Amino acid sequence: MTIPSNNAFLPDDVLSGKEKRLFLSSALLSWYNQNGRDLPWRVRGAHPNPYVVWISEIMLQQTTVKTVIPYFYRFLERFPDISALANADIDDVLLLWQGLGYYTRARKLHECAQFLNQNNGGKFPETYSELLKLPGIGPYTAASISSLAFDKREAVVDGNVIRVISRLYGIAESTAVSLPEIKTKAQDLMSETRAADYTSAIMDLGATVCTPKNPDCSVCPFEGECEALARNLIDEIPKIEKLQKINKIGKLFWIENESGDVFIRKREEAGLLHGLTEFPWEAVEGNDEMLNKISFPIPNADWVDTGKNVRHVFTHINLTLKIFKTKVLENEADLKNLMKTGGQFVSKDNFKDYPFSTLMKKVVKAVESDGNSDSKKRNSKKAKSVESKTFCDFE
DNA sequence: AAATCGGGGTC
DNA sequence: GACCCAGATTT
Repeated sequence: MTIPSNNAFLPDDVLSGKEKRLFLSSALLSWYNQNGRDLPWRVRGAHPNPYVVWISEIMLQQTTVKTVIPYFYRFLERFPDISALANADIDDVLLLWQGLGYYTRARKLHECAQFLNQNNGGKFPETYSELLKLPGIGPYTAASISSLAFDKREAVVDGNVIRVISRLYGIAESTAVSLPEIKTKAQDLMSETRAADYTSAIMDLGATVCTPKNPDCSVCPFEGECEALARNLIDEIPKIEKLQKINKIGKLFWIENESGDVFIRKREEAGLLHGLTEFPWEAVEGNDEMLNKISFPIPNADWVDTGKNVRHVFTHINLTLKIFKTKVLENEADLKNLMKTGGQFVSKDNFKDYPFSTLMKKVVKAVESDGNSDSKKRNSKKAKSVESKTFCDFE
C-alpha cells in the first residue's frame, strides 16, 4: 500500500504516520468483520451489560478462552448480576472458581461487587481512571471494560496486543522495556469510531493469526506493513524474559478416622491457594533428603508411605508431594492433637461442597487409585528412571 | 524492577 | 518439556 502524501504543509512523516495508522486500523476492523470470533461474552459494538464484560475479563486473565467458557456459563447462571454476587458467600464464589487458578481474582471480584453495590448504586463507572480504582481491576481490565462496554477509546495492552504491536513495528527490545512504547502505539492505532470492536479485533488477531508460534501472516491484515515479517524477525519478537522455577518436595498426610472420613483443613487467607480446602501437606525446597525435615502433623502416628507421588507445576514452583497415610486414627491423644491444628473430618461424598485446588484433586485421584491403574503411564516411561517404577506419578 | 500467584492448551 | 495465555498485586 502506498501512502499518499497530499498535504505539502505538514512533514511527511507526521502526515503519513497518521494516514498509515488510519489505514491499519481500517484494515484490522475489516478483517474483524469477516473473521472475528463469536464468544459467549461478546457482541458486535459496545456490550450492553458491563457485568458480563467484567466477569469474562477477570476470568480470562492469564487463562485461555477454551478453559474459561464453561466457568463463565456456570458463574453467570449462579450470579447473574452485581447484586447477586455481592450478596453471595465468598466460599460459594470459590466453589465455582475451583480449578480456574489465581484465586485472588475470585476474592477481588467479590470485594468489587460489594463495593459497587454499597458505594456506586450497583453500577460500574465508565471511565478508565475510575475503573482502575476498583479491586482486582488493573490497567488492562480498566481499559477493556471502558472500551468493550462503554465504547471509550482506551486501548488494552495484553499478551496479544504486545505481540501484534511489537511485531508490526519491529520492536525488538525486552517487552518490560518497550511496554510504554507499545502502549502508545496501540493507543494511536485505536479506531476513533469503533472502540469496542477495535479492542476485540486486535485481541482476536493476536489469538488466531499473530500467534506466538507459526503465525499465519498470509491472512494478516498487517502483512504488507509488518516490520518483523519484512525483516524476518517474527520468531525473535516479542522478546520475553522468562522467570526461573524452583523445585520443592514435600509430604502430604491422608488421615482417616473410624468412619472413613478424611481430615481436611482450610488454607490461610493469604498466599498460595489461599482460602481453599486441602489435606495437610508441607513442602520444602530441595531434593529427597529434605523430606526428613517434615514431620507434621502427628509425630507419633504410624505413617505409611503409600509410594504414590503427585507432581504439580505452578507458575514458579515444580512441586512433588509424597502421599503418606495413617492407619485408622483412634488414639485419643493423637486425635486431639490433630484437631488442635485446625480442620475437620469430612466424608468423601461431601468433598464436592468444598473448594479444592487441582493439586488436591490429583491427590484424591491418586489415593483412590489401586496402584495399578497407571501402569500404562508407567510403562511409557519405564526406561527413564527408578523413580517412575517406584512411584505412581499423577500429572 | 522483581516476585508472587494456577492451571491447562499447544507446539 | 517449554511456552504462554484477555494480568493484578505485593515487595
